[in-house]
Amino acid sequence: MSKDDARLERLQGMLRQRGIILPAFDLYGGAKGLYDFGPVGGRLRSRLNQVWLDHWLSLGNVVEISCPTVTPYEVLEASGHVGEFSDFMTVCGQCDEASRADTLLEGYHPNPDALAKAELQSLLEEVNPECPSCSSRDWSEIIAQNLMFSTTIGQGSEGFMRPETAQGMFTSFPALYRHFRERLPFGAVQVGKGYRNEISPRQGMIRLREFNMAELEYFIDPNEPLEHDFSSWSSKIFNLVDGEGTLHSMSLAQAVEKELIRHATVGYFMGKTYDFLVGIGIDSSRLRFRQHAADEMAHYASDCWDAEIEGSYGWIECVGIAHRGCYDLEAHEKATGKTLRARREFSEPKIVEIDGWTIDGGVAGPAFRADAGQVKTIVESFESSVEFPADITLSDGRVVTVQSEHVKRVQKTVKETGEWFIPHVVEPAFGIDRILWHVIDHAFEETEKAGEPYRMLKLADSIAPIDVAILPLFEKDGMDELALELHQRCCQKAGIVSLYDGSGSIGKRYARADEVGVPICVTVDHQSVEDRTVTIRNRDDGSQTRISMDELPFL
RNA sequence: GCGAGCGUAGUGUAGUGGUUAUCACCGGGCGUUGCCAACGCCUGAACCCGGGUUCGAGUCCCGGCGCUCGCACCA
Repeated sequence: MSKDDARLERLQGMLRQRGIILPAFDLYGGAKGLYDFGPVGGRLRSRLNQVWLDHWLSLGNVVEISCPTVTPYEVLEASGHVGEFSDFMTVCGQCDEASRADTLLEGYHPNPDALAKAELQSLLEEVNPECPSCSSRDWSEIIAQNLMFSTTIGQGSEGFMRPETAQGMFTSFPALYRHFRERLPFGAVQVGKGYRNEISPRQGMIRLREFNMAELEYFIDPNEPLEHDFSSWSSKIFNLVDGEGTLHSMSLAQAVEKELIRHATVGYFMGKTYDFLVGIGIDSSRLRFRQHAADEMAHYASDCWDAEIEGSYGWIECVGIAHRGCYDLEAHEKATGKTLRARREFSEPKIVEIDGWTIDGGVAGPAFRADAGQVKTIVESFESSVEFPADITLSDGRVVTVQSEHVKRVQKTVKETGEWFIPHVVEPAFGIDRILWHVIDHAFEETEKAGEPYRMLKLADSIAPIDVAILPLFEKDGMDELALELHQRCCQKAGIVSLYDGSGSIGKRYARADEVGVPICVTVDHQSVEDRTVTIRNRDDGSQTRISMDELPFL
């Protein structure tokens, strides 16, 4: 076992014992890929969510929404998840090793990932590749393994648990567009659960079947480059790994200018992401951004940068910042026939001369009956120079003759002041559990105290699950009453979580508080009973100061 | 899903067929102690689940569940 593995095990043991992160349904033997946030972890998670929300809402043109996790089949069919969000697996008949069919066929097709199941099956049979583990050539039929959790809605309609929160924001586009008075750019954020029925969840909190995600969908006009202020990062050098794996160390503004980052808004959100992660305690030296290679991109993305954080499991993708283009809104438009567009006014109105034909409904209607609609479409496509009577061919091959009394000349001037277009979307998507894991990993500090191992979580104040621990030096002589009174006062303060601990020696209580990352401990001692002063102990350096208990900074 | 290893109190562990399952930390109570895991006494807590072999199973066998690693996938 390596040194890091041993540290990881000690950390996980501590997290279980202190009620931060525990295996879910442990009582029943546990359930793979599912975790509980315990009495301390629950608060930690909600704090992190709140800091995340505040961070993005501060942009000023972003709103928070909340959509269902249960999602109708059609929505995820339109978004491409039903078709794309699956792996096609095949099993070796000799060694039982399961492989992805598209991976096996990589050398035989430019993009096997894009093939439909039947095409993939026939290509597999044609090529019959070697098994990577036993070199035989004996493959089972391909099985589609969809990564979404199926469910039934009501009596019989099919649905899924959402694999991402994003679709709810796309389907809410009309309400968002109205809310923002039909002016781009704007965004919507959502924090909530997502579900992926992973074949094999691994690495603790890193790959889960139910997980917390936080996503921003930022809608922009692709024709109007946005002005983004990169000045706050001007002196920061970012670690940027491009699609070929080459590391570039430069400022964000430079990277955008050199088009290493292809879109300024993506670059801007990378900066905002950096601020968020470092703000909650991620070690900036163990943070980098990596661009997806073309073949690595999700089915909806046209450019994507991941924020990767280094921790006990190596470099892990914790945030994906994707340029989704108009993919999603267009897909939902096509599926529903509804308009999911924004209006762009021209700087100068366009004058369009229309000179052509249309049908005279009163005459052509009775004459062509069911075909009248088709006749109209065809006639309206004619140049003004066409002469009637004219023979036209309908879609089923029949030929009808259009007489001059069936048609009318159309001549008008139309002024177009703008046009409708499908907005593009830039999406920063955060894996909250992965981030939380790395926050803990980076905050976990092992030292020694009097020869004994000593552990603490140096969590940022903004996410610490417990703000203050109130400790009576002894539970007697009035110290316990005074401490309880103070504890009650703290708890009544909105946003403050206080922990009362009167059990064990004072040193032991400090140690326990340090393990759950309480930034300050307030100790009520004999002098407190005399003059209502208390000592405040700082977690990170152990320093203590005495102060009147009525003047505590957070009250 | 397949292969390999593993599964004993809250945590970390000892126990390789023999009856009251080890040790430490831990949790609780009382006492003591004037502030960094102190001490004393008392006390709490476990063999993952189910089948099998055996006179007897924590220990051996089979199946399930879970954990770790590899293949694979991803926020």
